[in-house]
Amino acid sequence: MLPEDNILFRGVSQEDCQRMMSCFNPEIRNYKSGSRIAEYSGNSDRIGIVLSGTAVMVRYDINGVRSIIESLSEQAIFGAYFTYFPSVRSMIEIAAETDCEIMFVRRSEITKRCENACRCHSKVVENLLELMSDKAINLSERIEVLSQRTIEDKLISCLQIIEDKTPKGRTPQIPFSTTALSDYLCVNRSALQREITRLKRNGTLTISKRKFKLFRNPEQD
Amino acid sequence: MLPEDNILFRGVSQEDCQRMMSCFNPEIRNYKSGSRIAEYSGNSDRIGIVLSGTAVMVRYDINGVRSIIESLSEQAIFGAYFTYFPSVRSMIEIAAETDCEIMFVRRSEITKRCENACRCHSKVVENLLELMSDKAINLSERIEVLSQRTIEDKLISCLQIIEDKTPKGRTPQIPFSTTALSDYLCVNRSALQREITRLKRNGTLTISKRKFKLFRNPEQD
DNA sequence: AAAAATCTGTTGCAATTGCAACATCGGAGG
DNA sequence: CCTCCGATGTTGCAATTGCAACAGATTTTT
Repeated sequence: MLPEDNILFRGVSQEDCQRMMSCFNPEIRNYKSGSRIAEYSGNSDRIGIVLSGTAVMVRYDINGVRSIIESLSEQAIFGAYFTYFPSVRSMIEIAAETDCEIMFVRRSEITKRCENACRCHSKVVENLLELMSDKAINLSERIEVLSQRTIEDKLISCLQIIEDKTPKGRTPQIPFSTTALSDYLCVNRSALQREITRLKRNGTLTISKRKFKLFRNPEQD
Repeated sequence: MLPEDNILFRGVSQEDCQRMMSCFNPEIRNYKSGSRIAEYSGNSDRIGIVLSGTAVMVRYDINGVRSIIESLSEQAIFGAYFTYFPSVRSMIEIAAETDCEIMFVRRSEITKRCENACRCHSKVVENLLELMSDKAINLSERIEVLSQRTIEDKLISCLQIIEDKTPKGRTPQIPFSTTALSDYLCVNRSALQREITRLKRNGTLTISKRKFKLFRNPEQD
């Protein structure tokens, strides 16, 4: 993918973009599948953007236990303002899942003003703010879901959020496998399965493959 | 509090700040305790900053059920990039808990460049990004805590995060009452109480008032 | 100082959940 | 076509949790 097509430069014309590129002086590097792209213990100075391939943001806690924080596909952003755990307790690593092409930009290049391209430079700042805002919304939604006390409520809350985001006329669809969904909801897989079965049986929910429909005012079990 | 002392303008000199103020043209308004400061159903164009007093960010879901998302004390920021639920399902309201003084700035004023004060303008953008990043970190930490499966694990994970943030030499302290903590952890209060008592009994934890200490490698119960 | 309201701490019981074990299904690859 | 492997679906049982009710303790109001 061309660097200019990135979400960070959305809304900036091709010419403006290339002018800005010479100003930002971004570094573009390739990584082999399985290799380490970056490693953070504190804050980072650079923003990384996945131009092609897939990477993962992984966390190692103080005991060395590894957990995946986020999957980074094309267009994803990491580093700088996107490193969620600045803690001494853990270390963040970005690792290439497939061969990857990554663009790095220094955060100061984005916030500082330059003589040229002033208008579109503002656009990039707005895009960055928008991206961070989106992240915060996603995190909030996850909290909303996790703050429900029962599996049933977690599931319904999660499905409602998906429903609300689905454009009118389309069928809502779960973006995970059931196993991955239990991971997202932080509950035991078979317990989740049990609840899904129960909700289907009492008519609150229909699911086929990953498409689903929720029915309000369900008959109580 | 003076508008210039706000976290958004941290690191900007008094003079630069006042120059910028005339550029931003912020609106400063006073609100009586209990009154409504703002209301969002979608995105907002303005950033609000609490100069004095306390406000709350409240959410009304589709059934009109009210829940507090965040308490906003002096220096807190809301609106624009800080409205976490853009959903149709719910409405966000900012309400004054005490008499409040609020400053509003248009988001475009911050991202757009002006002829004067260019350097410090960049500083404001950096501050804004930093603030959003901090929010994201807080949200992530909460997710970290909520993703634990048992009350014991939620509690310990929460206390560890507090410990890590406590400067060396100081005693870690829970910033809530036990009741509020159970709210933060999204668990039943008395069940939380039961776990605290258990952990104290088996030597994993000591608490007096809100100060606490965690002991690693606890003897199993 | 008394009264009211709120927070803390405890406990029995019922409901929910995690866990483990197992059966079934469906796709990937030999 | 067969085998392997991971995802799905089911169930019994033990552990955890929510709930309700109650008794101090502490704070705030009158």
